[in-house]
Amino acid sequence: MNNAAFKILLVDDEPDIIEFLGYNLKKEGYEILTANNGRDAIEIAKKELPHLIVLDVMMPDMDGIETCREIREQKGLHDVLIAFLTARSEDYTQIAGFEVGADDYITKPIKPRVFISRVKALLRRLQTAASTESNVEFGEVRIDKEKHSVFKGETEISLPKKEFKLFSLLCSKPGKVFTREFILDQVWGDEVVVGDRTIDVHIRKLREKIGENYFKTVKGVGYKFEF
Amino acid sequence: MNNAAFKILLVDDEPDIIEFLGYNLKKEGYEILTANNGRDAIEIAKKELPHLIVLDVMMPDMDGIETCREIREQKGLHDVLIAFLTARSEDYTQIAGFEVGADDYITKPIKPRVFISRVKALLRRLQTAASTESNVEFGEVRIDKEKHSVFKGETEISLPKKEFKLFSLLCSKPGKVFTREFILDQVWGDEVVVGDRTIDVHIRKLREKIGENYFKTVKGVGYKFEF
DNA sequence: AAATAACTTAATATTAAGTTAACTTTATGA
DNA sequence: TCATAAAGTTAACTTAATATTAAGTTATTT
Repeated sequence: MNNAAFKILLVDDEPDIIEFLGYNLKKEGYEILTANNGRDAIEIAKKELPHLIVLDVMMPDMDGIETCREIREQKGLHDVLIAFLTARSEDYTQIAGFEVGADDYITKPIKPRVFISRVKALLRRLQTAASTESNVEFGEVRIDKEKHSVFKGETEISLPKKEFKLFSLLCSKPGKVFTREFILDQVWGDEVVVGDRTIDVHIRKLREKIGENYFKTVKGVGYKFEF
Repeated sequence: MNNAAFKILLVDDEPDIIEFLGYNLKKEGYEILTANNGRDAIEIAKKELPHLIVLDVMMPDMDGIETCREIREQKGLHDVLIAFLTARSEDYTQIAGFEVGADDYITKPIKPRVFISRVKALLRRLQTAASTESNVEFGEVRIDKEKHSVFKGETEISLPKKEFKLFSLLCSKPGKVFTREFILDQVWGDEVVVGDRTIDVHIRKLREKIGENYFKTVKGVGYKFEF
């Protein structure tokens, strides 16, 4: 998927900002849609289903937070990526934007470089499927990506980085057997070389923390998560 | 707002389930409405505007997903909280339920404790979501934006700029882990380059002033505020 | 301009995460 | 069923990340 395949909707009441951002994004090959108020933004979003919406927080009539809330209510836009634009001087009061489901928060004044890289980072999420939704549940086990922890019933189990990665990987397809080779590649990366028993030890930790019978060993092949 | 102020609509074709859930929720003080099919559920929801609707996915005639979709189309019910009930054995392909705007997904068999705590967590959203404007409160901690200070019970704690910003950011979504990168970006901005330990020191100050256990470190990831 | 407070940094300590090593147990197929 | 390769286990070790403290800067206030 190259950039041309990505649609980005820019929403701001100041045409200058729109033009500035639009220019920079177009240069990168993105398809740009624009709106100068919340109402229009919602209409366009419904029709066009963009991949990312960049919303100015401060807008007359209907502000970014409210617009975001309404967008999130639309069918098909439940987990569209939304980034807020805000002036640095503005107080953080509005960061409450996270409550309505902001994916990122970009502060003005905007530097093209920084902006582009933030946009890229956001869109990268789409590539790695399902990484957007923060809550997945299997039986009484629930993963909360945002909290970086796992709930077993009502108890929260906070997992360290590697364990969380390993667990997420196994959960990404319950029942599927992941080979040791694949696990190493995904969780540790191909440049790092770790010993043979390292995976075992991490599996041990997960079994300890989450439960013995969730992780099944398939000898000679690998591990799988079952519930 | 105590529990009595919350209305919960339970929808399931099995009267046993309704009774079981209703009994447990009533014990907690919630006001309970019930329906045994999707059609009725929609009618009751329109009239009563409950705060939360618990919907069984598997129902004859009109299933939970469809019911949810129609509920979401009603005026005034755009952001009513909806939780699905599903049997564990059912394939989790239905996580598609999230697409129609489910807020949570609860699996049977249902354990009262777990169920209650999930309901509470959902309803807590209403509390926090509404308080965007001026003052936010978490447990015994209250942020007063105008005064630029934090109240812990009766005592006022006046925070300097950076500390206040950092605190506001973390509080903007309790439980969410904020990465160091993101914190730097939001609190310091992308032009200022400050050392890595600076964040630690500010966290230290907050822990000193507000309380050790409000701020949790997620090693290798970042920090989060919890209450 | 002092005085005070806010903020950053640097140096060191502490801690938890991650890895390895050494040994034990288990599954499987000849 | 026995040999053996694969996986399990535990504790010791190593390393990376964060905590802490104090000292050094830079702002603010009076």
